[in-house]
Amino acid sequence: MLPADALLLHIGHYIRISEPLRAALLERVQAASYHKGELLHDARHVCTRSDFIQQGLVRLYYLLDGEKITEYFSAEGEWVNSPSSLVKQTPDIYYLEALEPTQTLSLQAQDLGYLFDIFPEMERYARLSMGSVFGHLMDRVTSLRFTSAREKYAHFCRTHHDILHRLPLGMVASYLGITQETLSRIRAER
Amino acid sequence: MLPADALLLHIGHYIRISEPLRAALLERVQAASYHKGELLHDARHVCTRSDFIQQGLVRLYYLLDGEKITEYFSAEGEWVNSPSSLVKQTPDIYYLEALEPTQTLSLQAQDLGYLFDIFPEMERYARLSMGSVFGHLMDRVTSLRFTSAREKYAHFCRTHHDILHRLPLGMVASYLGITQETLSRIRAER
DNA sequence: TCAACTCTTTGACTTAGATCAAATAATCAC
DNA sequence: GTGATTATTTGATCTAAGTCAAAGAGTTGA
Repeated sequence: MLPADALLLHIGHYIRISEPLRAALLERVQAASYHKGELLHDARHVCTRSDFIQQGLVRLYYLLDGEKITEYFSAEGEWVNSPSSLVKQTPDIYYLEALEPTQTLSLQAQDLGYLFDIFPEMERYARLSMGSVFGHLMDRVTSLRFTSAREKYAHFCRTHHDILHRLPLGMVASYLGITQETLSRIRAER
Repeated sequence: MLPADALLLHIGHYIRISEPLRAALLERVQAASYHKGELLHDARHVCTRSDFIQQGLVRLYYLLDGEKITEYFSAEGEWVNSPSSLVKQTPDIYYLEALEPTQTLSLQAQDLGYLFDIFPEMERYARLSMGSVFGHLMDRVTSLRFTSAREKYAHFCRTHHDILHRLPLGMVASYLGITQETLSRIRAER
């Protein structure tokens, strides 16, 4: 059996996992691992699966004038995928990159579809867990407007305390929408 | 019967509406109307329903140092509610204000819960329609970072072409995270 | 219809943070 | 380990947009 405890815990946080659902999940989930710098997903392809991070760190980024702009970070116990590409099954602009050696459990889009069809509670899980990410995204919009670079960084430290020391400064800067130089100066203030 | 065509169309865009679901929806939906400036939801209370806008224009805002900061606008054919308050059933910081005389069809939280329990396809509808809003929110985050005030306004014009002329400039400015004066100068350029 | 708001524009000045450039420091591949 | 990348810091400007202030326009209600 796969060591899928963290995944079951995540799902179990939102819904009760029946035995058939548990079995169906464990049967379909696939383990994979990526070395540092490897892409879990490439903008030139359709996103065909969702990856649950068992161990490691991943970022979503896109290219703007050749620059890699970080859209978000995900670590242990979180799902990563390229949302619009996965839902619409068309390519979009995002890349998923492992920032550390990363182990994942993944579900293919077709398996996800099967689980949604057979287990309505999986629909609920998806709705509720997406709602939670949605809330964070709203907070982020709030923090991007009307706040100084200093406040943006302070907010990031509060919300990403656990992974802060694992991230290169330049990626944090692009996530916050400020330059590397400015972030370096802000950090030096302490 | 209530003139719920737009609502059924919205739902029907994501799922097939069975006759029992259709009946259950029409039975539970309640019409309401609000005059300009009236609050559909007040931060001091728990958000107990979701409102589908039949006609009119609504904004979500919160207070920051006494200033009303606009978080988003919604018009005909869209749902409005205070997401985190509705889901968690605890108060949060947001107000919903009618910017025009507004007619809505609303569903109480308990009725929503009932529909989710009895009709799994409603879970799917909620998941998929939230996914679509989620995508727009991601685009907005992108547009808030690394773009000049000019570009933010241009992006807003593209994405909110239909309601642009119905919105006071100050509210658009706070939505974009720029000052009223700056937005006024940008508009004057044309 | 007129007074009292509220909303929008315009002007002068200030500043946070961007840009450009170069020097360190850290990491990686061989 | 050592040279080559890559990441971070520091410094000197520059500029977009904020702040403060006041004048015009538009609305609204008695």
